[in-house]
Amino acid sequence: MKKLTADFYKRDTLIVAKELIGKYIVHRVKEKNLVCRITETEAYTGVEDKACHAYQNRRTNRTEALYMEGGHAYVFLIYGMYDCMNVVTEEKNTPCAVLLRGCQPISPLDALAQQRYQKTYQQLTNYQKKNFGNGPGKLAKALAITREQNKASLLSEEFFLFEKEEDLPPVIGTSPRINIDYAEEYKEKHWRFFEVGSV
DNA sequence: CTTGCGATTCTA
DNA sequence: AGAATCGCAAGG
Repeated sequence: MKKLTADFYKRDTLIVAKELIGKYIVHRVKEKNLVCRITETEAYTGVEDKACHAYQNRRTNRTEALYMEGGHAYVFLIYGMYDCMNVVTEEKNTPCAVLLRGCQPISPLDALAQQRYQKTYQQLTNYQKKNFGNGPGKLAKALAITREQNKASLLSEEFFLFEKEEDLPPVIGTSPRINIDYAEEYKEKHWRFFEVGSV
């Protein structure tokens, strides 16, 4: 296994979003490693992207994390209830990120999330679930990621991504991004990436 | 200070 | 189809 380094994140957001499919994310909580394999992402490409929180260089308390250099976490609250986990990309002051929308559980997930849902590992995330609320909220919940992790480094020992070099390359599909009806011409762009068969 | 609503999930 | 639920960001 090889940990992803700053060089991986500090590249074009669309490339990072695509290459994150099939990578693994680890969050170490209370001596336990929560691990998932990423199966679905969306790219938010910065000041030009009408769907991006930093569109038109909107720099506020919330979007500050997007302006950090690639390799940090951007976690925000959506609909007053759910946390969304993003990987910040590109250089400092280039406010781009990749939203992690779906994953495949690999190792035991957050005990609290299990209690809450009273379900199996598979059902804790949106992996291979259709016709149901699928999306980034579940992924963050399963990995115990909240706004406390906002601005955290993804190069640390407790919170990082890695790849298995022996893994076969995933088969990747694309589509428009989900729930961004307000984004006008940008809502058509195929900036959602997923492993074929995972959604 | 007010207000409309969102990169969603879950129940019915 | 509708509710839950609250911080953000824009506007007055």
